[in-house]
Amino acid sequence: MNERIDVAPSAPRDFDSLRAIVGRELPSLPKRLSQVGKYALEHPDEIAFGTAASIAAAAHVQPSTLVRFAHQFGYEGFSDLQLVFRERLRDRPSPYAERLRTIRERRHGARPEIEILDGFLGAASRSIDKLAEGINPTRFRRSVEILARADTIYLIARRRSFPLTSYMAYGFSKLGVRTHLVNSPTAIDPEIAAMASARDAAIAISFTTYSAETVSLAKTIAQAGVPLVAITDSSFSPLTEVATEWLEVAEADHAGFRSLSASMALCMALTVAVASARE
Amino acid sequence: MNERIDVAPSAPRDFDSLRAIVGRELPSLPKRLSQVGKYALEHPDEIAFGTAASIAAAAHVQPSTLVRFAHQFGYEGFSDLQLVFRERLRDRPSPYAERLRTIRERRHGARPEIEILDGFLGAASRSIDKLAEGINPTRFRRSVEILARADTIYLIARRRSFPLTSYMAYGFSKLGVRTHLVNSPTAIDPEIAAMASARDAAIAISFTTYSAETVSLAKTIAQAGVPLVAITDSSFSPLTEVATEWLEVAEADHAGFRSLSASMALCMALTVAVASARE
DNA sequence: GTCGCAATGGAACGTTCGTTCCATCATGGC
DNA sequence: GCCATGATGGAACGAACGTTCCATTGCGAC
Repeated sequence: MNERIDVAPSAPRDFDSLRAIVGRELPSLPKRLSQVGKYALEHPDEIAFGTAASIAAAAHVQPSTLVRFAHQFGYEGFSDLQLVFRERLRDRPSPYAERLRTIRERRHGARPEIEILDGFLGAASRSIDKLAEGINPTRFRRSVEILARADTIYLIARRRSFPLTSYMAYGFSKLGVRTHLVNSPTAIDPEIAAMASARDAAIAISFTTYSAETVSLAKTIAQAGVPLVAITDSSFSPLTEVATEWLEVAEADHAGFRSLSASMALCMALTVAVASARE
Repeated sequence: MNERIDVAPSAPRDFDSLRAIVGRELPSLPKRLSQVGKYALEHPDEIAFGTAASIAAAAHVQPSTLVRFAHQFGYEGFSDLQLVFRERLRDRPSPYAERLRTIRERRHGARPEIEILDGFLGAASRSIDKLAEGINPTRFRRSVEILARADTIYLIARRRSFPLTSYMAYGFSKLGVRTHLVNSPTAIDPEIAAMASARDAAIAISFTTYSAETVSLAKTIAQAGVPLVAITDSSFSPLTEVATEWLEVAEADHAGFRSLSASMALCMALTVAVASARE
């Protein structure tokens, strides 16, 4: 029997555990083994599909080093380690296009209507992807800090962005945070905005094409010294000029129409983060 | 040179094309080859990871049949065909948990705030997954038909669901569809609802815990013979009893809070589908 | 400087792989 | 009923695989 197996009898059987362990031990590993570990973490797909020879060449080591690496972490051999990298790809949920095709094929009453739903679900998925990749954590943290200090949070949005502030108003009210939804049916919004002070804060949301009213209210409120967090879809937005801090979220479109799926997730996250920062 | 290569010089290099061709030719294929084709379409992951011997055993054929199958579609051999199945897994976007971890590791200023955003993005992603899998296309089609016939569409929602109807009202107005957002600040909603006739239609949206007002308005309007499409989160919802047709969308939650990402995509799809069905 | 040990490279091993080839079987035309 | 043709099963092949083993190198302790 091999002594290694006594020392490390149970190698991680799922990719997450393996990555954690490899990442932790990487600095203390011998040169070639850490070279393999680094390559494995950076190119997991290659490990899954390649052969020992091809991977060894790509990582500039000998095939035997791969086996040693596997032994190091308790596996029976390289092939055993490779199984973990393959399982990782197996568990992965299939992309929307594929999943939706399956649904469409399963049910024979497929119609153009469902194509539209497909399109919006795909767009929502892509938007959330993009947000996850593109969000600036520092900006998000600062936005939370600004809003957490506020006495009252003024919510400014029109037209397409209004559902976002109305949901935030609902969420904040549930969480005991005082807000003011600046969307009066009596056209006294500038007067309401004028009530905000430096001890308050405001959230302004607007996407291309930017609502003139939102921009104007945001400017007024910012000039009065009220900290302003803007949520918009590009750094060229007129809101970024006047905002204390701003967050970018770009929704993918389907057939020219944009949903609000990613923005909704961002707004809800902001709402909950602010409320939890206040406690 | 092999004649097959002259006959079918270019085998499909991406999985989608391959699936389309195999699906089309499946019925005209010899018994064992169609057996392989069927297995390949149903277990693409096995083809990607397995060996010719293991796949052959699983599909109850000889390994040589796999090679014949590959030749049939213009591939140089089974290994060549297998590459297409592997590429399919390679292109697949990584799941959110993994992607977000990468982001978190990349930026060292990771804070609890970003964890909350992670959570909501993950929940949004899961919700959209679930909606894509769980949606009933027939119900969706019928809902579109009902609303497409309507003169005016009455939109009923309170509290958490209100952002959805407010967005639909915006979308419908852009698309030239007459709507009435039943959300009056003057508490005359029952009177407004009473104006709806059988030539109109209504959309009622409510999730657990169901808003009493929404349920009551939905009942009134349904009893007046107005076709009613409900959007809710379970078949036990009080709305399903009175609705002409209903759609289910269950949002995943993060820390007890639900975002509206999937519902937003569904509502926008419904809006655009109705408008396009009217033309 | 040299001893000892871990790390490494690379040849050699047996195994398993994908593929080919040929004998056998099934099937439809005449 | 027989023949021709395509489909199928299965043995055999060489190539490529993962693994082992051993000689060599690198490096720190004394």
